[in-house]
Parts: sequence; structure tokens; C-alpha cells
Amino acid sequence: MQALGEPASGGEQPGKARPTMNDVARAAGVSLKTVSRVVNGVRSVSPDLAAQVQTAIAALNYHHDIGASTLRRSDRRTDTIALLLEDVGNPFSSALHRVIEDEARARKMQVLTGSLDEDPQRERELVQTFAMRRADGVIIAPVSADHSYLGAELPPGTPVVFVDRPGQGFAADTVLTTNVTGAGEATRHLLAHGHRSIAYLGDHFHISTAQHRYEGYRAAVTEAGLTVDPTLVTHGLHTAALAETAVMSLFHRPDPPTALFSSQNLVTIGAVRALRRLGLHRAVALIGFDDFPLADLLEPAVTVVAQNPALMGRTAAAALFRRLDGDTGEPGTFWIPTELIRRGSGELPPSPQLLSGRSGQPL
Amino acid sequence: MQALGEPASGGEQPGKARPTMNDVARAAGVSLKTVSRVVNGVRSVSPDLAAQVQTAIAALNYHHDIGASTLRRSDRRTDTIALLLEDVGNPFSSALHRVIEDEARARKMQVLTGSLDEDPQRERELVQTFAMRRADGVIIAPVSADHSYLGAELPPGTPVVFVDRPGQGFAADTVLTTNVTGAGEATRHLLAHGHRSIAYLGDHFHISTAQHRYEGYRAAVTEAGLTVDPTLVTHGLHTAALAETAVMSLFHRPDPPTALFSSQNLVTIGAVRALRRLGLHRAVALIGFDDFPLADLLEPAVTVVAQNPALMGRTAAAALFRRLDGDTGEPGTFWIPTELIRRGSGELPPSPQLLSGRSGQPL
DNA sequence: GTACTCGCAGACAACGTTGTCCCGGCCGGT
DNA sequence: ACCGGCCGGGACAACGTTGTCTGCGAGTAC
Repeated sequence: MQALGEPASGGEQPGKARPTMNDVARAAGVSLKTVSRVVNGVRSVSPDLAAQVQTAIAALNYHHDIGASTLRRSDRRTDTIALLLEDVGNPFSSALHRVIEDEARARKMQVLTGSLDEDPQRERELVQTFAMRRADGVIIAPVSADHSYLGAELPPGTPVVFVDRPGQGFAADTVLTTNVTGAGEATRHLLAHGHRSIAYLGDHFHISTAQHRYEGYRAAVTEAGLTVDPTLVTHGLHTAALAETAVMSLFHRPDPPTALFSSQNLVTIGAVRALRRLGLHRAVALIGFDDFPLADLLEPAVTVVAQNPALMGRTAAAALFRRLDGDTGEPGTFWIPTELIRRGSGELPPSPQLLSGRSGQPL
Repeated sequence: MQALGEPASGGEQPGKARPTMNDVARAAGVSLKTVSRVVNGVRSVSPDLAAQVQTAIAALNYHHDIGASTLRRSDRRTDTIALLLEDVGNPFSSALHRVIEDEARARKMQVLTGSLDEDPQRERELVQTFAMRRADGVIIAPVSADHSYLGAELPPGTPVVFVDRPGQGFAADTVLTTNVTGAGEATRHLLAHGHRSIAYLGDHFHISTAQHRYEGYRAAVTEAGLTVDPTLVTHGLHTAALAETAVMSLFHRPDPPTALFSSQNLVTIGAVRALRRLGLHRAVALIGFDDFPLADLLEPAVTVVAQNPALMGRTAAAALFRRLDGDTGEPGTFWIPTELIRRGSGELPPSPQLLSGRSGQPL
């Protein structure tokens, strides 16, 4: 077996460390600065000299040191953007990550990512770390309730973009889903199919998207001339398991709802599980906020209000790059629309069985 | 509205750039080196001097520059690890990413990620980029057929770990799923339920995991005293759509299989879609390699051979860190076992309807 | 023919930090 | 009282690169 990490090809002095521009200059018989010019593609070097330098670079297997370069350059660019997400492992975050990586690649920039896990402390730590690494810009799906710290942490002029949730106390471009509108549309869709008793299943209420989705639900119910029944509203459902138990208990009451609106992915899945266990999956209407893979293959297929993470990511990246290119206009908010995808679960009519339950018989 | 990116708090000279250790030293009335010592937590500084320095740091809002620090330090550590994945947006890759981020965090290291999209060229480019950024170590889910270039690209001694697939031409620690065994177990499970005609649905055959999973299928079929029917073997199914059409055509023949083994996530999903469309989802047995969310909520729930991306990621990170800590032993291969999860689709018996099809009637 | 310009290349300093060396003072032992 | 060792702290150089300035030779306009 080959020795560990041993270079396969030659071209290097055995005992020496990596070659520097100085070594290349010596080997090519030119000055250090000329090597620098060649490496940076400055056109003023004569072609034959440039060729000499290239030969020496290849012969010595020279590698440019971006760190040293960044230190010396006047613009101090690291060609790095910092990306702070809820959890790089979840589908929404990783979809954002992917498109932002693609946009960054087009500008020859690299992406440093970190997961926040709803922990404001972690958010600050990561911003600090990325600031020490001199990231050129920061895209944050914020978790903290106060972002005024960004002013002190980041060098003045560092572009920041908030995505998915608004930031507080720091003016920056912001990319948001039309949460109120989307949740309203879902709720109205259920109302239009005859439902009058629609339960709301929400994530922690301190999360701004959860607040807005609840607001959309509330507004739609109120517009329809109904009042929101507080016993049909649940907040704080952060996992599928919590959502499942919440839905189970909803249907152990004498007057269960005939439809569910769930404000988030995992909650929707928990709701599906609960309805299955109760045998009510064909009886209770369900619309979930945020699409998820295989929603179309469930029985019934799940109607959702789909977000557009790809467009959100592209928009956030574009906003960041515009700032990096020197735009210093007022920060703006970009609204990314949702799309109601009808698949079946949201089009179920109110179940007579459940309605009869209202007259007294528990399920 | 607040001006863009304007610092909220004071403590900085308006026209000046970020303060350096020199500024802090002047403000604290100590030498530059003492500031460095305090920042690096060297214990030999007297407590009161250290306090003075800390005060100055806070007053000036000083931020350490890791780039300059790295350049000067003798060990040249950047506390960065490079992670090259198939696609940071797919569930398997992002699961790996997440655990590796967590392990890195425990060592105060950051992760630079990039997606390869099955493109060997892209793999080389990213390795080059990350080498210029002097990543301390590299974890690669390889795509290239030849990794001897790593020897020239990376500084000698840089630890490399291959994950999910083996690397070629460069000796390094490797973390692999037991693909042959897992695929064999799935196939034997189908055989044990009476199936004699089991189709294999595979990804591009140049992908090593696809080869190994096919090998496990082939071995199990052969062991059972049967011969592999080449018309039941399909390679090159890289998307769900391709898999769907492949399965459709499998069942438009007079002697369709009674069971399917799909070698990959998207292929499994395509197969499920096809069986649904054919109305055969309760008639044809199916086992998929690699688990996926909601597999348990489909009808019937999908039996899978689950991989363990979390354990793979932890193992890869641990191997990398061991090298960073100085271990120079022979590189090894770590095998991560699979687990057969019985959910229903893999336990269906051969369908009489399909078997009768064999005597002549097309479906 | 001279002066001016322009293209090209090199010498030198500097980016912000840490490694190395050295100095001054304090301690304890004789 | 003197010496040796130790410890806290500072001066200086260096990491690998690029910005700036200067010099040289050739081309061009008068």
C-alpha cells in the first residue's frame, strides 16, 4: 500500500515546505513581483516571460496562498460568504444551501455554513467566528430576537441578508415567504370546501414565520364571519411526535374539527401519522404549509402551500452580490410567493361522521 | 430606517479601518506582543495587565484576524475542513454534512462544503480551491476515477478521508457502507418470501456503490441456485423519472418479475410511482437500498436496507481528526453496516396474478 | 536630435500576526 | 551581599503575498 498522503508525482524538494513565489521567481529567473503578476493574470507581462513563469510554477508544483494574498490585498476580499441556517441537514435549509452554493460558484466564491438549531447564542458565536475569518458577506436565517450585535461584530459595510425570517435591530436586505397570504389561501381553500371547524397546528410562537402563518389563518377565519376557536389552536409543535399527540387529542373530544391546517413540514407529517392511526385520513381535510417529498404518494396525497426555497436562495444571493458590487441603496424586502398545490387531502369535504360527533357521541 | 450596515454602537474611530493589535497595544499601554499573548490565552501574562488589554479590546471593538494569524503561525492550521459531497441538497449528503459539522464544532473547526454532481472535473477544481485556502483536512465522497492528483494538489501530510465510495490511486482512510452485504440481505429476504423472479434496478454502473449493490444481488440470486436473468437487470437509472419508465416497461412484458430490488433512493421512489400507476403496489414486492423519510407512511410501507449516514459522518470525522492529531499509521477502511427495515412492501408474497401472466397472458 | 511617453520589470515596504531572542527584576540559596 | 534561575514583558523579524515607486529601454512627436 502506498504511504499515507505521500505525493504521487515528483517536482518537490523532499525536505522543503511548499514552494513560495520567491522559489518560483528564482527558478524562472525573474523577480518575485513578476510571478505575482503572472499568477494574478496581469496582462502587462510579456508572453515569453509569462510562459517561463508558468513552466517554473508547474515544475515546482507551486500553489497560491489565498490567505497571504488576502492579507496583503487592499480590498481584503476572501471570496467567502458565510451562511447561517437552521440546520444544514433539513430539506428547507439544504435546498437554500444548494442554490446559494451554485450562485456563489458562478462568482468563484466559497460558502462557509453553520447550523443554528434555534439557538440565538449559537447564532452570535457563528457570526463572530465568520467575522474573524473575514467573510465578505453573510446570509442568515435568523434565530435571535435582536441583531443589533451585527453592527459591532461585522466590519462596517459588510453586506448582510436575512432569509426566511426578518432580522431585528439591524437594517439589511431581507427575503421572506408570503407567509400570511399563503396561510390565508390555505385556510380559505378549506373554508371554500365547506369546513367551519378548522384546527391550526403551529410551531413555537416565538418563530416569526409561525406567527405570520397563524395570522393568515386567523384573518381568513375572521373574514369568513367565523370566530377563531382557541381550543382548536395549538402552538409549540416543534417535532412530528408532538404534532402527532396534539392531533390525537384533538379527536378525542366531542366536537372534533373537520379540517386541519398545519404550519410546518414536520407538523404536517405528525398530523398524517395521527390521522392514519385514527383511521381518519380520508375523513379529515388537511393542508400543510411547506411542501415535502412524497406528499403526492401518500393516501390521500397531501395538499400543501409550497414555499420556493430555490427562488429564496437565488434572491438572497443576488441581493448579497449587489451589495458586494457596491450598491448602497436602502435595504429592501423581497417577498417570495407560495403556491397552493391541490393533491386531494385539502379537497375533502367535511365528514358527516365527524359532524354527527358534534351532537354528542365521542369518537 | 437605519442606514445600511451602519454599526449600532460606538467605540470606533469613524474614518479608520478595523483596529489591529497595535492599536490595542497603544490603547492599553503595553507591547504588541503582550496583546497577542492575551488574545491567545497565554498564561504567563499577569492578571492585571491581561485585564487592561481586555478593556482596550472591548473599547476599540477589536477583532482578531485569523488569516494573518494563520499566515504567521508555524503549524499553519486554518481550523477548516473541506467537505466534498455529491449534492449538499440531497438527504444523504446533507445528513453527512450535519454530523460532520457537529464533530467539527466540537473541535472549533469550520466546514467548507461543495457539491460535485457526479462531475470529476468539479471534484478536482474544488480540491484545488480548498487547497489554496489551506484546509487542514479533506473529506470527499469521491466521483473521480483517479485520485492520484491529490498527492500533487494537497500539501504532503494533509489528511484525506474518502466516504461513501472508495478513492483510487491515493491511500487514505475510507468509510464505506456494507453495500454487497446489504444488497445480498435484501435479495435473500425476497427469495425467502418465495420470489424467484426479482428485478434489479440500478444507478449508473460506473458508480462504485451501484456496482457493489448489484454484486450483492447477483451473489444472492446465484447462491439460491438461480441464474440472473439479464432482461431483469437495469442500470443507469439516475433519476426517479428514469426508474419509473423502466419499471413500467418491465410490467409490459409477458413474464414480469414478482419483486423489485432498487439500489438507490430516487430509483425506489420511481418504482413506487410506477407500481401505483400500474395498480400493482400491493402485488409486487419491493425493497429499496437506502431509507427515506415517509417510507413508513406509503401504502404499503416500503421495506428498505437503511444506511447509517450519521455513523458514516462521525466515523469519517473521527478518522480525519485522528490524523490531524498526528496518527500516521496505515490508512484503514471502516465498514458501516446496513439494517433491513421490514415495513411491508418487502414481505409481499409472489402474486398469483403475475405468475399466471407467465403462462402467456400479457398484463 | 532631443524630450517626452509608455510598456515592462524589479526593489522595497507593508498587510496583521506570532516565533525568537533578550532584558530586567525578583526570588531563594549560600 | 552576591549569584543563579526564573518569569513577565518587549523589540525585532518573519510568514507569503501585493501596492507603490522607480528605472530602463524603445517608440514617437516636435
